[in-house]
Amino acid sequence: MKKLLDLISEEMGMAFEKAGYDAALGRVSLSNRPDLCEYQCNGAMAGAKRYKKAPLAIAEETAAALRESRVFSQVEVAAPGFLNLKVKESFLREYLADMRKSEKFGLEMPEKPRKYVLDYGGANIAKPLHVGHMRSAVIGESIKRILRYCGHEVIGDVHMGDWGQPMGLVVTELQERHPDLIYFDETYTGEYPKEAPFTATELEELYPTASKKSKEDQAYKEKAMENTYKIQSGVRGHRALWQHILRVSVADLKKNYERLNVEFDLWKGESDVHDLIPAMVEEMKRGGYAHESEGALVVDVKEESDTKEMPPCMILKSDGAALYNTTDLATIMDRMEKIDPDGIIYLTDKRQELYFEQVFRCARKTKLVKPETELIWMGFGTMNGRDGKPFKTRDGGVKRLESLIEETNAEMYRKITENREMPKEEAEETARIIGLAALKYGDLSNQASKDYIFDMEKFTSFEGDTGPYILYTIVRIKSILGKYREQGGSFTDAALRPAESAAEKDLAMQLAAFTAAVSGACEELAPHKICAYIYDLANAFNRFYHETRILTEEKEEKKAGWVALLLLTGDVLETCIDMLGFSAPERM
RNA sequence: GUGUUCGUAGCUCAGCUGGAUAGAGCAACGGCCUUCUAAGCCGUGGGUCGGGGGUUCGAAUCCCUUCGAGCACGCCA
Repeated sequence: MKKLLDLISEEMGMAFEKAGYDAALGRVSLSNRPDLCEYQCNGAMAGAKRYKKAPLAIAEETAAALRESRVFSQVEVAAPGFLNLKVKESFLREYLADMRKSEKFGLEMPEKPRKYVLDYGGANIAKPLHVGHMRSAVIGESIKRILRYCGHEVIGDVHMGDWGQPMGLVVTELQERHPDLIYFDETYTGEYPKEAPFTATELEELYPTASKKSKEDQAYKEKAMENTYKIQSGVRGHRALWQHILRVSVADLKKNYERLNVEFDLWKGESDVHDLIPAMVEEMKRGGYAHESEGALVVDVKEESDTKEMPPCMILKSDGAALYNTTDLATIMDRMEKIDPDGIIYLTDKRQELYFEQVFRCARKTKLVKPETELIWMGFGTMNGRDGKPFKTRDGGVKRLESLIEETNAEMYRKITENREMPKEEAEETARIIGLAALKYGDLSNQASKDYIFDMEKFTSFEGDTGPYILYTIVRIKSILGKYREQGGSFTDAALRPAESAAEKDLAMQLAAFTAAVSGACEELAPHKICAYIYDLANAFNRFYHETRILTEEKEEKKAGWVALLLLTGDVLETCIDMLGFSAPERM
């Protein structure tokens, strides 16, 4: 099913053609002046120069060609050449009726669905999740869902940091505390215990302690490097300990991501490609791509057209060890081999832009990917506190994600019980649902690439452009539909009726804009466009709701028509919040 | 230094490939509940779109310049 704007533009284009001009001039957009019209076309002005003719004249001729239009109820010409349009009720109603009975509200599926690997998450198994991980998880999850809804295949990979120095640090601190652990006895040849010698809570505390010590104590740091080496080179006891860290941590991560309603298809990490590195490096050397520079092995990725400095992509450090670049490149190689995606999308902090530019160029140059494989990097901004500086706890530490979620839920619970009577258990469950919406909508409604200010008070508010406001709108709809059912009303294919008020028509127009909003968000990987869309839709609904008494309407046909409109609105809203990664409660 | 992102109302942010009088929300003020959830709706005030040039019939949007802020720039991830 075509987008509403495309249909209208086609009609307009035909009129331009009929009047002797290029049909491309018929592009129609939403009106900037809702007081004058619903849609507008600026093509006459755009064409004025090409046809050496007054824009007003072109507009007049085009308008004349639309006298008998089945689409427009109004075509007015305004100086210096605007075409001000209103669409016919019948046209809009038919469009909505088609939308209602079509799969995915008439969203067109791609002829060639693409397969993407989406690399988001980026948790480090030695450290607890902090607020910085939230953006990656929340934005990534939404992008995954948007792409899938639009017909593409997406494989989400958490891509954990599980192979670097932090592992060595944790093991070192463990050794410091329990030097007698069997894992450190290199003469031991038996089985290691199944149980980890630490809990998730202990694990969380080990790394910060170790990290601090290593900065102050050189001997400790060397010990950690040695332990890192032992893990990576496969010393039995160390590897067994690492396995424990991985298991305990992944279980904990899964729990936390679950609370965010974030789900990964793959739980891969840096360690998964470790064994692929030597061969890859060899291949890069043999292909003549990699050479030695200042003791390190690098691949030049500078190009003629560069206006900026482009340092080479480092493959091996001067001590021969692998680094972040190396594992990322090996991961690309691995993904191409096992999954062969059309594109790989990375979601990271925006500070890594240059780094990914280097890695992508290197991957292309060394032919790790096919020429047509897309490598997409998306950088997201920092989440700041109300003072505009990176989000910190009161004592200056890094804020844990878990506590952020808990605080949000607690605040939500307070607000719910303040305004409504609700059993404790239901209130808690509802607080979790709305809290998540508050958190996610607060994040996603900002452009991902920009820094944004986390403001608990604002996000958990039920007023304005917030998650709770959207949910409230949905709950209102559900409530009416529930009552309608109680009254004995049925939902069977009642026909939509022509809009009777401006608010109703506006709601219909907003609904019709669904496919454009979703495909726009998909093309630009921009969840905030979905947010903007549902905010407009929710507003349009609430205006309509306010002036229309639905359940008390005496004409059954009319009532059923409105119920059909409500059903559609509710479905669209719920579909959209699902793409954003949250859901609505039954009541609130 | 090189590069890059950004600067829109008191605050937080939209503004689609240039279009009419630059939009929301919050905060402030004023209305609307015996009727489907008032956690809502309606209205008022608030702006030289950082400054200056240019391109264009037309610029918040494109180009140049300038001021200011953030970020990145080979052995961290």
